[in-house]
Amino acid sequence: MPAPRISREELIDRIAEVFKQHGYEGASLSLISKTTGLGRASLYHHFPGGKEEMGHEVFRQIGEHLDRNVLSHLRAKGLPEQRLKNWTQGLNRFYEGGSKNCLLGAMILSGGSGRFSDEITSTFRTLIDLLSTVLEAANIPQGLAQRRAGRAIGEIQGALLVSRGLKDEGYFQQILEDLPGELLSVK
Amino acid sequence: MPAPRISREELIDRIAEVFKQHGYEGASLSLISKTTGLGRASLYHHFPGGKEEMGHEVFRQIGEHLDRNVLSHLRAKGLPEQRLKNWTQGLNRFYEGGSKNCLLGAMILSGGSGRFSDEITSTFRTLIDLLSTVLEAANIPQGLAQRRAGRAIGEIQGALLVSRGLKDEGYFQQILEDLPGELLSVK
DNA sequence: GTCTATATAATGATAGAC
DNA sequence: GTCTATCATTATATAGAC
Repeated sequence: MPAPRISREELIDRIAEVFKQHGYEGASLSLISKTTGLGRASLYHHFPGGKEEMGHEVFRQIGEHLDRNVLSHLRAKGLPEQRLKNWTQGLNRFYEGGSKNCLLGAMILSGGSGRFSDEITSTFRTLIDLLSTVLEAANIPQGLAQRRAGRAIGEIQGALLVSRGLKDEGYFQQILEDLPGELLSVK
Repeated sequence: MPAPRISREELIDRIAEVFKQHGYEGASLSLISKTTGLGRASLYHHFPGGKEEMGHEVFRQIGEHLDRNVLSHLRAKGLPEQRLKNWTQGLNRFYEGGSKNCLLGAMILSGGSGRFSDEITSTFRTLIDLLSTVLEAANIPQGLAQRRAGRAIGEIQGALLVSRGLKDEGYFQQILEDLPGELLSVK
């Protein structure tokens, strides 16, 4: 009886890569099988619900990863400016300098939008609300803070997309660098 | 001998809708067949190269549409501020208030990224360069104009994506409204 | 220019052996 | 927990009649 080749966490991480790169429809079981080294049947052993269950598990694990390694910086104690800088550095690592797609975008624009509607909406809401809280801690009025936060989340998504379109990761890096200053601007 | 049910332009427009909504992989011939009212074989009569040729034709026609109805405002005579306002209004119509996906994003995040790499890259470059030219006409130094233009294109893409994720088209509208002022800001 | 019918490959998913 | 073998379905693509 062979032991599992890789941990469940590593397994889900590899499946996540396939979804991020090919979208939901483009992530075929053959591709997932090749990427994980597991046969189709083994995949169904781990995820009886098939591809859709894989998708939900990916959202869950990526969500935890995001929370622990990126959003934690927003929740930390300290000056808002420092928290924002740590956050953008976390984002840069999370997206590997802009070389990795965002799961949210990939799912929204590839047919997974309906299936994972709840995960997508609540993730965006969490991101915006959390970021807004930091801005409010820097004495930015709530309404403005919410608008700026929402805009920043969009900028990040757009930057990932355009840097991919232009094949220029520097584009993404530049946006990240400028973000903290603009979010706290007094203008 | 039956006459063509719809014009070639209308045909490509309908195929475009399928690509925008479902991405390249998700745009099955069955779906395209249903949307256009043409059988599979008829589709291959019009596009012998199959799905990939459809994709290229969609890029071409959407590109012409964008050029004629949106980018024309940037090329027009007049004050930069007015040109930018007309441009954002054109964008709002082009994306139908944020209810329509952008072909670029859909293709980038759904596996079509490799196949249509040239169209995608050159479209982004054109958008940024043209917008930058308008900013330079408003006496914004070239370097800053390029950066702001690039950022704005990303914001638009991100806004389309996030407004979809949040199911809130108002998000997209808000970004569009704010764009001209921010692009011309003296800060 | 459209259709029906079909070829062939790939899809998501299962059953059952080990 | 993994595998081989197989299922029904859907995919892209063609041939040929009208």
